[in-house]
Amino acid sequence: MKSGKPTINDVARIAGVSKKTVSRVINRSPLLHVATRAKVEGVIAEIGFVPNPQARALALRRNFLIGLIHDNPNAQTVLNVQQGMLQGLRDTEFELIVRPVDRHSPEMLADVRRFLECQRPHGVLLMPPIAENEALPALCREVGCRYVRMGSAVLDTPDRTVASNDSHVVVEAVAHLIAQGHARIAIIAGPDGFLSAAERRKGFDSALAAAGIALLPGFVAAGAYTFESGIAAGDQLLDLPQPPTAIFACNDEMAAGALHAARRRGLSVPEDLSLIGFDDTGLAAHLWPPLTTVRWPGMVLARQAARKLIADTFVDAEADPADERWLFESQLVLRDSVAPPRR
Amino acid sequence: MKSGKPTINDVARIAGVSKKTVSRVINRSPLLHVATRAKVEGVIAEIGFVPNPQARALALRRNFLIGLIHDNPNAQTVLNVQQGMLQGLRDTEFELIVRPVDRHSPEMLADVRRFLECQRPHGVLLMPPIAENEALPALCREVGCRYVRMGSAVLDTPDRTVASNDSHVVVEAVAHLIAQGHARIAIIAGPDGFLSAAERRKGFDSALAAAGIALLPGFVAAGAYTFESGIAAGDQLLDLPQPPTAIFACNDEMAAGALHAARRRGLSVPEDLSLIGFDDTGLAAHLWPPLTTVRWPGMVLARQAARKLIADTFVDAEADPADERWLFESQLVLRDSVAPPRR
DNA sequence: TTGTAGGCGTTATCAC
DNA sequence: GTGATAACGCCTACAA
Repeated sequence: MKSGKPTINDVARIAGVSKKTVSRVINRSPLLHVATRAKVEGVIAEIGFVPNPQARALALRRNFLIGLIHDNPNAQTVLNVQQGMLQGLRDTEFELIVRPVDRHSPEMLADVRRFLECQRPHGVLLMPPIAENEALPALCREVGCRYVRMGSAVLDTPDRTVASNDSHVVVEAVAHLIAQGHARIAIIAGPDGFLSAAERRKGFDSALAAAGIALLPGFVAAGAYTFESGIAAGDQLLDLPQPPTAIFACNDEMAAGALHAARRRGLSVPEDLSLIGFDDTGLAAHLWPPLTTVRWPGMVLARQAARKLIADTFVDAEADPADERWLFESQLVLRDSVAPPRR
Repeated sequence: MKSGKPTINDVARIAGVSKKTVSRVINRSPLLHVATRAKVEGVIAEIGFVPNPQARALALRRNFLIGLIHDNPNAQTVLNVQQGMLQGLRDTEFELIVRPVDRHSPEMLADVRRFLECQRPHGVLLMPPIAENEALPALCREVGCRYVRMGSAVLDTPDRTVASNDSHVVVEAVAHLIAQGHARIAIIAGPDGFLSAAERRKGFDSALAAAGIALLPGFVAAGAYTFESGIAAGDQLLDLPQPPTAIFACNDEMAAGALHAARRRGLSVPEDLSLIGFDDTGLAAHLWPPLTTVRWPGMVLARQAARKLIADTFVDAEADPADERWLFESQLVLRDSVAPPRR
């Protein structure tokens, strides 16, 4: 063997066949003598030949990179999504390549463009919140990169969408508060311009409306999906002359902030204040009291997104109906931060 | 322009020069007529030519992938490291490719081997805890992939190491407890076989020894770096007939668990129990009370590791002494979970 | 069923 | 300084 790693030529030479035959073995071409295949496979195993993915990519005029583009502030969420994508990519030849971006940077679009143009990934998953913006999908279409958007509601065509149904599950969450006897229910909203925020708000409003409960003045506090904004919102809500007996926070971080604010006032949760969050990243279970929240199915969404992104590469696979799914329900997780209001 | 993306041939044809000249422009060869360069650059900009990285990789017989291999259970830690690596890779042609592994899976080594052999990344960063195992580094050497190990102490040769000095900063943390008047100090240890756990334990023991304070029987509780194990360890410690007045937990998750355990007993922190954690991932600041902890410089370590992994690619750069560094200190972050013991 | 010739987009060699 | 020509490792088309 020459220096460096063995190539297809080495295999061909040693096996006494042509490169093409080796190529056929690698690519599982059906029209091959079993004997030939066995012989070549023997040589491959013997000399430890591994096809060079760069050369493959060049010859095939496509590569095997799946990108994850995100600007999600929550680490656990991002990691769950990464893991979901890796599940979807498992046992394929695709690799995951991660690209965090800064929504607020003026160079963000240029950065992503460079990434897409230089790497030409086979496809990318756009995570919320940046998936909700039209700029990135437009960019993907412009440079001819397939994509899937992940969101809290349908954002695009079904083949380019994986979504949870946030408004629906929030109705359920708020109904749970109402069932416990709460009527003074406030919301810590997500930031303007976030679809997830809008959807969760929509669910909140629907639930109140369905129960004939009024949204009291001052009972909507603006939040930014951060812990700190949750504290501020909690302060604002609890400083009301007639504060709420229950708060729905549009994510767990803000719920944790509100919990913080309540504690600083000597209020106990859930006795003095019931609290529900959203996401069920690790944080929720680790708070005291453990937070009742909504489990967002990020991992499942990501797995499905990865499948969609590579779906067209299984040429002979009849379209798997499982790959058509794009809507996945979140789930209310009951823990200890909700109780009937004190009278 | 033909269909598809413009190639170096298109540029050469339009600019009326040879491919090689275009290549020289791309690679900033110094021996080029300014006029030629300007002309070619004009054409490149005009038709939007972007070099194909696969073809480059093939011709150069190397690629531009830097891997992150990890089995770290903490999302924020992993994300910090990712971000640090991306900082180190910024404005280079390298891409980050992430590879979580399962330490307990029997196929783990085979998985990683396949990854290394198929993708042939230019280098990989091994994160703790898996970096502490010798199996992975050995595998890297076997397949000829350069690597850097990240750890809580020196694990390898300096060019293959970035490390924090955990035992050192833990001495400082425990000294802080002692300075507050604590003498009944317990530790929630990390799992056996983790270097970080051993180092932190070492620091703990040194600090007590230096102050002439005895480690009381039962004051070492085993932990597994998880929230749940922190609860169990906290329970065990607080159930002692003479419980500790202060606990050092070897990471924040376990400190959160201990906090949980304390709360369930109606103990308040820091009045009844002082608590120090380790890591300073988001969790610490979001607990109530905000947790005094040690900030582990994962992002800095990762940035440096990335620089080391690509250091040899700057052929003409005289070895940057900044790239030689491999030890970075952690830092004690004072918050509200420590107070003098109640008498 | 297998082999030959040629191309994918880039860089290295070595003349001019 | 610049340009033919030949790699790099693999695949497709077309023959045989």
